[in-house]
Amino acid sequence: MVEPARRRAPRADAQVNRTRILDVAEEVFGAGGEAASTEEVARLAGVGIATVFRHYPTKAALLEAVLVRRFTRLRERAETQLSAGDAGRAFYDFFGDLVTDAATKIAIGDALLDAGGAHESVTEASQGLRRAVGKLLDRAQRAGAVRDDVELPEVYALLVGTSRAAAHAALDDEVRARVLAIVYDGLAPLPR
Amino acid sequence: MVEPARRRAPRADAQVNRTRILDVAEEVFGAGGEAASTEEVARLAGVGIATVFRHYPTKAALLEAVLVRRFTRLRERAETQLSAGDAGRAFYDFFGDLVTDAATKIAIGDALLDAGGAHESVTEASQGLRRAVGKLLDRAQRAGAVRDDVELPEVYALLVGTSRAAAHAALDDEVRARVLAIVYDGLAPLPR
Amino acid sequence: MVEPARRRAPRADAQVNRTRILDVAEEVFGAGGEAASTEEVARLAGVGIATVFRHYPTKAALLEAVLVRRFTRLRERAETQLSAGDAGRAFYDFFGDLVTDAATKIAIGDALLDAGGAHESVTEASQGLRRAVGKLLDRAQRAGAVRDDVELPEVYALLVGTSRAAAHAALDDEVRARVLAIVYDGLAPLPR
Amino acid sequence: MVEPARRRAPRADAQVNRTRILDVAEEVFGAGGEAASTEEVARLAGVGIATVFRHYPTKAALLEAVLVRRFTRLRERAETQLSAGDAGRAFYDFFGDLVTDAATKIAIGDALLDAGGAHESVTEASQGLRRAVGKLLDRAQRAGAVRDDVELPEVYALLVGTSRAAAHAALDDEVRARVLAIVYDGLAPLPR
DNA sequence: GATGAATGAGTCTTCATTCAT
DNA sequence: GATGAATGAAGACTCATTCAT
Repeated sequence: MVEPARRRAPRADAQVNRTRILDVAEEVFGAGGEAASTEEVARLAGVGIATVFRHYPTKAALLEAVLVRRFTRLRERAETQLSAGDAGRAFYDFFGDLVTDAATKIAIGDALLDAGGAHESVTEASQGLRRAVGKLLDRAQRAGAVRDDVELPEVYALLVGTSRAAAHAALDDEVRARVLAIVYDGLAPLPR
Repeated sequence: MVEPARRRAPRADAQVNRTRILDVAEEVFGAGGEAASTEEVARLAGVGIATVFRHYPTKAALLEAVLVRRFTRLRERAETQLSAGDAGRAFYDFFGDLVTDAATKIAIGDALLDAGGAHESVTEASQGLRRAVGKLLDRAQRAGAVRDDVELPEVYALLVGTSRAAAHAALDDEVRARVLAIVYDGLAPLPR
Repeated sequence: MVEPARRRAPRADAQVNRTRILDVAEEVFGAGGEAASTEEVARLAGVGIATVFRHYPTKAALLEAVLVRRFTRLRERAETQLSAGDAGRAFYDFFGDLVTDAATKIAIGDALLDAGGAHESVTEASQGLRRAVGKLLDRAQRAGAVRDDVELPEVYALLVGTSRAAAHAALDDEVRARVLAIVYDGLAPLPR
Repeated sequence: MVEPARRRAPRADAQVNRTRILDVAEEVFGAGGEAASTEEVARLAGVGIATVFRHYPTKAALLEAVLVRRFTRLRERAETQLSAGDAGRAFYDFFGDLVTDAATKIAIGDALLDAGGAHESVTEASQGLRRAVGKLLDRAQRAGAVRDDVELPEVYALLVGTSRAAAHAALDDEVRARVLAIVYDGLAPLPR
């Protein structure tokens, strides 16, 4: 939860504002979808509306920044898993974590994984994530943890879809685990 | 694609307009989400904005009508499958059809399967669909086509999620088939 | 209270509709002011909206008709009093009745007595009433029931104003009587 | 008459705009009743429509502010008279001033004195005025300038009604004076 | 004559964006 | 650099009025 700033340093460091605005925007747009107003972001960030526009010249730019940062963080997380010992576990853990995470960032998790018709920078960041997932998958397949005949497109689509399912209101932890179990079973090599 | 009506009978049959508006609304909201404007619906339906409001007194009412109709049609489709000879095939066919269908009704397919915080009538229609899917699942399990240890919540969530994945921009027919194959594998009884 | 007509005679007599519409309009505009919608009038009259417009081609025409009829009825009432035995009583009774009556026709009683900037027919009807009140006043003065030095303009203004006061929400019967008593005292000949 | 502002200081002092909007609103709603459009207010105030809504978030809020200010000013005027030397004169002067004033604020003077079904703040302000008038009356009665047997309700109703009468289109200064004379006579102690 | 569906103009309200301080 | 007041462009919704049946 981001709570309203009382007094921000008058000149201290604009970067602080930049980051704070991005944090708040992620939360606000995550909860209310991109329909949420920019003024709401400004208010919760404890800055004037004009300050938001100084840092991000349009609402689209702000949304873009939110998405890029989110994709980038996910990519970094995926890349971290690339050096894990157990390649299979690394893949499934990442998959599960992402899905679990999406449940709390409903709207963002949505747009986030779509990246449809987005600005170049977003597409780029999105593809960065996709590539990283591709590497995780590849490694897991070589380790025999994922069947050889599945490819990235369907795996990525499942990641997207399952995340979306997890965001579904009535989906509690247990059901999410069962959904993942089914998907994992489908991805597992045949001789179970 | 719904194209603007040239001349609609002014008095002939208001039901024609009602239906036409609903058709257009399904398409418009399907593409642009509920953020799409009512005026757009009116324009594409070839009627004045006030005509839309005469039939559906608020935008919410229009959305509601769209959703209820969609849920109802899906439920009817599910119920039709209930009398199919092969219980397993009935279940998987319905699942696959729904997912395929969702691909063309992006945003609607989304909100559609969410039914979060919706009006009573929508919730009711949504639950009608859910119950019908439950029956399909039950029958498929009794026929040994779906493992016994899965339950409706996770299956329904998968249906939602996979539909969402199918709506994903870059998901062509082949990939969708592969996604479904993975999910079906996960749902299949263990001794494959 | 005018209650919705169930089935009006399909062709019986248009005059019936005309009158019914006028009755309903008086009530509707009396309660909600001229802001009330014409459709509301049609609905309560149990006729289609187009029927209202057939009889009264514009909303203004309908309002006009309501006002003219109301002015006319009041004038008739005043003229009836002109042949009463007690000239003083005739004047004060009419004054009091009008004020009491206004209490139940708030908005109309308002516009009604204003007749500002109205259409010719309304102005004419309004002046008809005014003339009749003038005669009542004259007769009462000759009978020594009203001081000689007051003239129609101020008496008519008091009639308007007191009616307005009576329409005032919190004005119950007793207070209205006291208000009238004060005004009557002010109008009474000096040697009380 | 408020004439459109040419250039208002964009940031200088928002309070200037606030007040200007309120001034214009009083005039606009005073002339056209609450049916007048907010856009008209904005235009005459020389600001954009959105500026009006920034200061007063709904049309109702704007109307409310107008009414509260008007009631408050009248109350202040009444309270000023409370310290006047001649209690009788204080009462009758206030009464006459209010009535005279009402003539120029037709619709507002109307709604103003009604305060029917208004928001709390308006009701409160309205009652503040009523209480102040009550004190003026009390003082005048103790000074023997108003008969002892009249009470606030009827006096206030007369104030309302006479104001309304004064607002009547054709009521010139002389007639208004005569109307007041009659009312004053009605309020005067018996042994004239 | 009567009907009610259709309509365009207008009203309130919101929001991304700009600008003077 | 930061601020928040101002703004125009929409969008939802209403209503008097017209028109084909």
